[in-house]
Amino acid sequence: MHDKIKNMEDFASVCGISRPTLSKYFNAPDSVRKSTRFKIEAALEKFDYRPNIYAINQNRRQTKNIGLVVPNLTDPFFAGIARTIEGLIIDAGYNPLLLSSHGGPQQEITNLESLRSIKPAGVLLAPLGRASDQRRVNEFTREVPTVLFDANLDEAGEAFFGSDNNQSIGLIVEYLCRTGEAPAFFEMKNPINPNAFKRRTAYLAAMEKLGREPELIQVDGEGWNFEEVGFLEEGKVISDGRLRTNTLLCSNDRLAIGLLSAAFEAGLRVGHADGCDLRVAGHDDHPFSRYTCPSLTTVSQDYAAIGQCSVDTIMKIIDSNEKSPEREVKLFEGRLIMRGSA
Amino acid sequence: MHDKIKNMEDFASVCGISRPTLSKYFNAPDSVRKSTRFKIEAALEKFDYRPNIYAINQNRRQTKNIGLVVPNLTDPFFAGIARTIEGLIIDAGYNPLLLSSHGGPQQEITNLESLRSIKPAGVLLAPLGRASDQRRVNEFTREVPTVLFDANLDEAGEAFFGSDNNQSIGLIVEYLCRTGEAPAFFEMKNPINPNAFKRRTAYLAAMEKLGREPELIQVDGEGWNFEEVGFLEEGKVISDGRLRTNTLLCSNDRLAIGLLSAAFEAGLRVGHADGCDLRVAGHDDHPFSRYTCPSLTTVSQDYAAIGQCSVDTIMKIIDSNEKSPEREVKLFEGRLIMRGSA
DNA sequence: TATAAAATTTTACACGCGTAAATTAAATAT
DNA sequence: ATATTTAATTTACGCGTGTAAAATTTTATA
Repeated sequence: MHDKIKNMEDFASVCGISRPTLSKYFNAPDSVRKSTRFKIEAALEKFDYRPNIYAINQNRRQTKNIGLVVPNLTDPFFAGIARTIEGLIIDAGYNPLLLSSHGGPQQEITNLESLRSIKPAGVLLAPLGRASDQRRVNEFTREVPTVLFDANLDEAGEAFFGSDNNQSIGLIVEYLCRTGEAPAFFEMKNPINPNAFKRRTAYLAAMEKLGREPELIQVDGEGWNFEEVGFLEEGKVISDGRLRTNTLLCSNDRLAIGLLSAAFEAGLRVGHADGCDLRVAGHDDHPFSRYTCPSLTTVSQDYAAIGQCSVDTIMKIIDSNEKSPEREVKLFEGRLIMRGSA
Repeated sequence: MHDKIKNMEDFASVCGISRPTLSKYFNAPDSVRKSTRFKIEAALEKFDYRPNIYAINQNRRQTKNIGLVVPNLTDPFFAGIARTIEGLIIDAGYNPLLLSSHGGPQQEITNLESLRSIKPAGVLLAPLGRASDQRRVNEFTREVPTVLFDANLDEAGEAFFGSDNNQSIGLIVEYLCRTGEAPAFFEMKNPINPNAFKRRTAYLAAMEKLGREPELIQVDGEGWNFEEVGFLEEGKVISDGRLRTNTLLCSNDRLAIGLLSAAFEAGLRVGHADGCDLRVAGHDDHPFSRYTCPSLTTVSQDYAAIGQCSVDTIMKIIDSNEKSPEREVKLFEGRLIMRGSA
């Protein structure tokens, strides 16, 4: 009775239906007559057959796989984005494959190579940015439909969606200037993370616009241990006494987290209340920024929109099966998150 | 000259070698004669051919895929572990597939189902624990070679490797008792995370052993937003004044992070120095615990060892191609990380 | 009820590789 | 130089599906 179902052929016979029709059903359940669909689904209850995904993908013109590459999954910020986008991909009826570049350009290329062997219908790539091996990323995007998000690369991919750093940095610079001393910009001298340069430039522009003199505090440190860099280097800045202002805007929240820790240990009071020694602000609205001491004033990126837009666009490209004539770029506005630190 | 290489057949002819020999090369480069290997590798330089992974996996007895399922990738603790294990899997010559259960038992089962269709050679599973759909997880582990880590499930999988909560909690309870007041245990009433119950039990045992009276502070709150729970509930605990001790041991670091934030906002001084109101300790050595205010005293788990052991074991099972007669269980000791908070 | 349209079946081929057995060629040992 | 081992080739089949074209059946429309 319950013979082992080894392939679609076997399953077709216990269904009383031809194999091609079954194949059609699995690719689009609604494309077959209702009565036959019920027959199939009844049989699926009784027997546990599932199509061999390798055989399927070998023969389909396109797989249903979508690659999703983020710079660093260990960073909760990217972990959160990845999860959001994963959900959107599944909702679109595709199969997400999540890869992290672990902060390294070599791993980024390795990820793309390994994606290529999976023949994805499309790829959503948040590149490392400046650190990326641009030539090889470009090469990849010419062969596989790719949408970039979070960080832009010159002319790579069919589209880019990210945050408007000019707007978001402008927003918080304006806020800080309006409510206290003008901020200095705290960043790494050689930042590896995406968007760092954009934010520096945005800071300079915002300060100029407000007629304030900018001050860049560019600290040493390599890699992705931003908290550690913020912690160690802020310690030095404090003991040096080289600050001209009592307000620091960090290039990202993780730097600010380390910086807050150093300020705490130095006995500095951080915040905007009377008697505070320092104001600190960040950028990104990191999941933990709500729980720093004091809680971190920052700018949140509209990642619901960025994710949705990225997924919609890659779907459009996949469906239309053609490269769009021009590269679409869309920047989304950030939102000021006022908390205790500034 | 540079005709398109579409398959192994084509590539074999430009190599001047037969297809079966090529196949052998790709499965084990050293299994062919040196001279032919050079011929192949020279051709690989000139032409860009790579074997079709779907055709390969359809015909191999086993794939080279290894599933890696963690409860929640948004938690940096698990993100870090996942990254470590990913590396070990790659070193072993296999292809890791990372999936997150996002804290939900339904997603956990979905992950296992989707892994099954990929026909992995083995799976490394860090289950949700109590929240897991035990019956269905068990069902899966009977069909696919699986090693559990981080959280144990009754009789599921071929082996389990995790931390010795009795040892680690005992360690920090002893430390806290020795250096100040005995700790109360701060946890969620209905914790969803793995190991929570084990740690509660371990706390009670450790206190009894030391002849101290245990105190459980079991707070409300659902889901994985531990920082939020710690923050909100600690606020209540503080305003209630219902603490019998000045020392709190949290079930995990993320609760402690929220708790520290609440204490800070309430103006409490946390630490072991003179004049402090509260001592707080955690468990796990979360990546951010170094940067809380004050830095968090905690216990680190030996995840290098747990990961290595898990990977070694799944490899052994895969190679031997047989289920081992008895289920191996090994617990690793934690290490006390003394910082500012306690 | 006749007709058109849509869904299904039949038949047949293709996909790109693994793998096994028998044969032949090359490398190594005697 | 011969015998022996090892590697490569030839031949042939199988894996489980997609997909196309033509023939047939079912359903919808008039």
